[in-house]
Amino acid sequence: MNISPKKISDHQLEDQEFSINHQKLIDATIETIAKRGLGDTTIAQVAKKAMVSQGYANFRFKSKENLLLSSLKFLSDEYKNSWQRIFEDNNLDPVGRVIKIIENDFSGKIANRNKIAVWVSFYSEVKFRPSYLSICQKQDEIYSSQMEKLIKEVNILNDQSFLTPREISETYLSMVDGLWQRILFDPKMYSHVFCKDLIKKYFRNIYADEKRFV
Amino acid sequence: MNISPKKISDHQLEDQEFSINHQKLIDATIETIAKRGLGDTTIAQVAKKAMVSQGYANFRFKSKENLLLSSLKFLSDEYKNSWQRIFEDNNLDPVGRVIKIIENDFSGKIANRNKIAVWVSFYSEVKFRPSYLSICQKQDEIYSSQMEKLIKEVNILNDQSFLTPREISETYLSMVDGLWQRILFDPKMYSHVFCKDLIKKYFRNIYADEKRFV
DNA sequence: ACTCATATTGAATGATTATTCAATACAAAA
DNA sequence: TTTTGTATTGAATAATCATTCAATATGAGT
Repeated sequence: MNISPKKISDHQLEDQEFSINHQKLIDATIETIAKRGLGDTTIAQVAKKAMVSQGYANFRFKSKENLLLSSLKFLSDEYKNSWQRIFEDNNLDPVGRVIKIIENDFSGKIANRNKIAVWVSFYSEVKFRPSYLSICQKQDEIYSSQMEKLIKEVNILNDQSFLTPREISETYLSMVDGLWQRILFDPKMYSHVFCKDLIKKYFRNIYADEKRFV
Repeated sequence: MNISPKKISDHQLEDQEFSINHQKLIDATIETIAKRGLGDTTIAQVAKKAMVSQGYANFRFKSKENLLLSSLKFLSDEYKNSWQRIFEDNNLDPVGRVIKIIENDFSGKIANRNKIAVWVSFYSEVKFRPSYLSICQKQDEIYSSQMEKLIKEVNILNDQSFLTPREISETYLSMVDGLWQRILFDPKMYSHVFCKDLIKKYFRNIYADEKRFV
C-alpha cells in the first residue's frame, strides 16, 4: 500500500456530496474492503465495481487516501445517525432506550460481518493514520458520554449503588467492541441473539428488579 | 540433486527455530508492524532492522506471507504460555487464579500498545486469510474453555446462581478484546489500572462476598 | 449548428516491492 | 593449503498500483 495524501479544502469536500458517482464510489469502496481487506483494495477494483474509469475515481477524490477517508466518514455517520435517534427519543423511558441501543448495536444493518470487517480494518490502522483516529475518536466520545448520561437516568429509577454510571457505560462499550470482533471470527457462535442476550444479562444482573432485560 | 529452496523438510524447519537469524527476523517483523502497520511493512524494512540482507529474509522464510505467519505464531505462543501457566497453578485457589489472569491480560508485557497494534492488524485480516484465522481461533478456543472451567470452580465456592459460567466467561473475553482495542485509541484513558479495575468491579458485582475483587 | 465549459476516459508513467539467483564469503574437513 | 558445502549477499526482474493527463464525450447556452 502506498498512499500519498493530498489535502482538499472543506468547500471542495462539500461539492463532492452532490455527485451520484461520489456515493457510488464510496459504496464500492466499502464493499471492496469488506470482500478483500483494506490492504488488497485497489482503486482499479473500486472503480470497476462503481462502473467508472480508474482515472475518474482518482480525479474525483484527489487521492486514494481521501477516498478511504470519505468512506470511513460515511460509515461513521451512518452509525452515528442510528444511535443519535435513540438517545433523543422522548417516547421511551431510560431502560427502553438502553434496550433499543443494544438492539441497534446488534442489528443486521450495523453488526453484519461486512461492515464489521471494514470497521476493524480502519481500527487497525488508527495508530498510524491520525486522520482515521480523529474520525473514530470523536464519534466514540459522543457515544460514550451519551451512554453514561443515559445510565445515570436509569440509576435514578432503579436502585443500584455499587457501580458508577461511568463504569457501567465503559463496560458496555468494551463488550460491544469485543463482541463485534468476535463476530468476525465465528459469526455462527456469536449470533446477534447470543450477543444481545449476553449484554442484557449483564444489565439484568445489575438491575435485578428490572424485568425487561430478559 | 537439485533441491528447490521452496521445499524444506520438517527437520530443516525445526532447524529454523534454532537459528539466531530466524528469531531476529521475527522480532524485527513485529517491531515493524507495530511501528508502521501491517500494510506498510516491507521485507526490506524488516531485513534492515534485523540486520540481514533483503534476499536472505526471503530465502529464510520462503515468502513474506510465511514470515508474517511465523510472527503471528510466535506472538500467539508467547501469550498462550503466559496464561497456560496460571490456569495450571495449583498453589492458587480459583479466585486467586482469576485475579492472576486479569493481571496478566493487562500486564505491561501483554497489553502494551505495540503488541496490541500487531494483534489488531492480524485480526483485521482474519476474514481474508484462513491461515491467520486458524492460529487465532485455535488459541482462543483453549483460552475460552479453560476460563469457563475456572469460573465453574469459582461458582462452586461462591454462591452465584443467575449467570452461567459460560456467560461470565464470554463477558470477560469480550471485555478484554474491547479494552485492548480501546488502549490503541487512547492509552492514557485506558490505563492498565483502569482496565483491571473495571473488570474486577464486574466480578465483584457478581460475587458480592468475595472481597479480593477490590 | 456552434461554442465553451465540464465530465469522463484509459493509456502511459513512475514508484514501490516481493522474489529470484548468480556471485561471494565463510568455515570445516582433508 | 586446498576442497567442498553452506550461508549470505545484493543487484536484476517482474508484477502491481496510484497517479497523471492529453484526448474525447457530453450538454447547456446562444
